[in-house]
Amino acid sequence: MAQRRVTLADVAERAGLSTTAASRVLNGREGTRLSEDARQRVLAAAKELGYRPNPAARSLRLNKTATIALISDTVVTTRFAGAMIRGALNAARERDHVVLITETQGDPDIERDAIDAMLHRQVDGVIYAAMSSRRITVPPQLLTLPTVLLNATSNRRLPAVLPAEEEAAYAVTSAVLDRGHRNVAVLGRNEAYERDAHLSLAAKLRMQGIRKALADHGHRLAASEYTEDWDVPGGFDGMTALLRRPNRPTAVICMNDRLAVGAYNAASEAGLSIPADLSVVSFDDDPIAEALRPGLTTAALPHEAMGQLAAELVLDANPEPGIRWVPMPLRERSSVAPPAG
Amino acid sequence: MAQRRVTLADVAERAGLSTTAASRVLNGREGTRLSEDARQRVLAAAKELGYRPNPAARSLRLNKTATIALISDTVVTTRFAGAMIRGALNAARERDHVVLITETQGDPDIERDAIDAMLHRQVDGVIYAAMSSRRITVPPQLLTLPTVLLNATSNRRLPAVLPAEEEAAYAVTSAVLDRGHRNVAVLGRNEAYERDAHLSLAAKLRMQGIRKALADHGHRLAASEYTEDWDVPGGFDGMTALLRRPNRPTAVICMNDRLAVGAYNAASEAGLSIPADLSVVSFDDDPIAEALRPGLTTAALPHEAMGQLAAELVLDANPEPGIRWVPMPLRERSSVAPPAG
DNA sequence: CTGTTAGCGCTTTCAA
DNA sequence: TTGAAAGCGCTAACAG
Repeated sequence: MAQRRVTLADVAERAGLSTTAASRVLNGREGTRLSEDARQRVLAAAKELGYRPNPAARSLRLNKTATIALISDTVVTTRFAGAMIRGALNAARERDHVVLITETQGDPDIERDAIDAMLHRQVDGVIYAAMSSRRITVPPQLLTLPTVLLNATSNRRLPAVLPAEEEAAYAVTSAVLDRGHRNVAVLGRNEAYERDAHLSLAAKLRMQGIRKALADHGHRLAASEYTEDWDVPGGFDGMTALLRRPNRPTAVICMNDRLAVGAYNAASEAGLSIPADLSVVSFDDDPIAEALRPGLTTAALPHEAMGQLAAELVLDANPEPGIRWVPMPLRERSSVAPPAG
Repeated sequence: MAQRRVTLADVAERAGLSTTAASRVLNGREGTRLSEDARQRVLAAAKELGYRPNPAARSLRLNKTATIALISDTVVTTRFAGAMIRGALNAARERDHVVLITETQGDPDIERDAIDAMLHRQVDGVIYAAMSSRRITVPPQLLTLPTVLLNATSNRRLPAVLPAEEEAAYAVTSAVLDRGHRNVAVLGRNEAYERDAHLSLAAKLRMQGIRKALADHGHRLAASEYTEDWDVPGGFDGMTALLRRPNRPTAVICMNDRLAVGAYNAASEAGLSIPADLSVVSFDDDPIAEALRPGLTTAALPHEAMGQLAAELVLDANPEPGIRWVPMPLRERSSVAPPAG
């Protein structure tokens, strides 16, 4: 077992040629023409022997590794992350590359080490990903090799892949407006997020899309409720407050699905039924959205497509800098109905 | 920019020594003793220059790459997967290794290619992971290098890391028995799973733990309900059936959290309140368990610890074959109360 | 205590 | 149309 690896020399010998010739054939070098006969012999020999070039030797020679790095703050750990990784993996495999994954956990020391390690390993490019979409500062070392931002933007002229939040917000809002709702509230307002792109890109873009849809339909926001965090308790408290207001909304746009879960709970506790008494729409398509009863209509974060695109961009010759907005499909389930009465 | 990498030769020159000497110092070779002075000079030079060995050159020479591969069917994509990856990443980083991730998507062709690619890259070891814990057939090529099974067992004598399902089932069951419940049902029985380890390890082990706890407490299972899949609709239908039985249970053990979500829905629809009218316990600690109201008491799949242990085992000199059972912590929330009356 | 030399497997200049 | 030889950066026999 563990038989000796077959090397280029083996292939050459079997083909009755030099390693030079074998190398040229196998790499499809155009400059120098070998006889068709020689070509075939090399190809045959390589096939019979099951030859595969030694990547270490290759990269020592070429300074290339057929490897890309996926560096993220803590992406890997999110429920959404899997899809991003899968997308990147698929794109990489299609181009015969493999993917090295690192997590920096937001720690600058770990990050520096991680990036250094990747650079020393001579990865051919890096995908620098953020868990939640936001504006980041790109470590300068990354500027020396092909880098693509995933779920993030920066001050640098780099390609970046982001979910088309504004467009999605427009669609989500329209879904509710088109059913005849006029008294529409937003749950999860947070000025800090909306103002600071370093905290969140989604908050601002989603609000813009919502406002634009309302304006285009000739309406305005009936109410909006602050929430410190976009989580279940926040949603519960916020929705409870919203329901206590005079003239309570007939539809609520939640800034994400976890808020929506809280909103569901609050509605249920208030004896309101969804969607009969209250329509709910949201963002993310968290796995939870499907498990809710009734199923939650929400705009899905297109993580797999994003991961895929990011990997493709990294492996592109030289991609244009700038943002790629990846569409967020609207998953229509059962949480929207026309307003009562 | 992109200034020339600093090589061992640079360090040696600066230290006024040969590369051999520098190499020996840097690798802490014991056999040959260098003068303390020389040692210090090399160390200093390396530091000043910011020297890091070229991994490609190193692995060409040593057939080692300081890399481990994480090969999984579709682990990467699961909600749980992130934690496994994170655990493995941390353990690897601590030992100055990096990790290559691949997903086979259950496709044998992709799997063969992926494994081949990893072997050719001379990874130092592989973690072979399954999404849901089950018995698998290990591709023979993997037997030529250190391999650890993660969330899986096999017919081979390999180290394997699994959640301590039986122990957890015992704890989960006891949690309900200790509160005084006597009329306890199981939701999610599935003979096919329980019998066939290639489909699921959890089904059988969980049932064993449940039975043992009941026996030890001098009770027996009041009812058990079949479910084709362990998902939300299955849980809903199963629980609905359970509630229609004469002498309905006061507590239900769900085989996983998604079933429990369905059970919650069914209980709510039947006008039953949890935990006053019905106690619910479960397995997995899916993120959803925390979002439910009331919070679901459940035994957590210890994915991060498992990933970490797997990586440690791979990097161990030669780990004993056999199963490592990783404890599943019981997350006690609010879904359990003494039976009514 | 330290250095010379060979060689890991590959690609590429240069020469034939 | 083909091959010899050098060299990527490193480590390890073998000498001294």
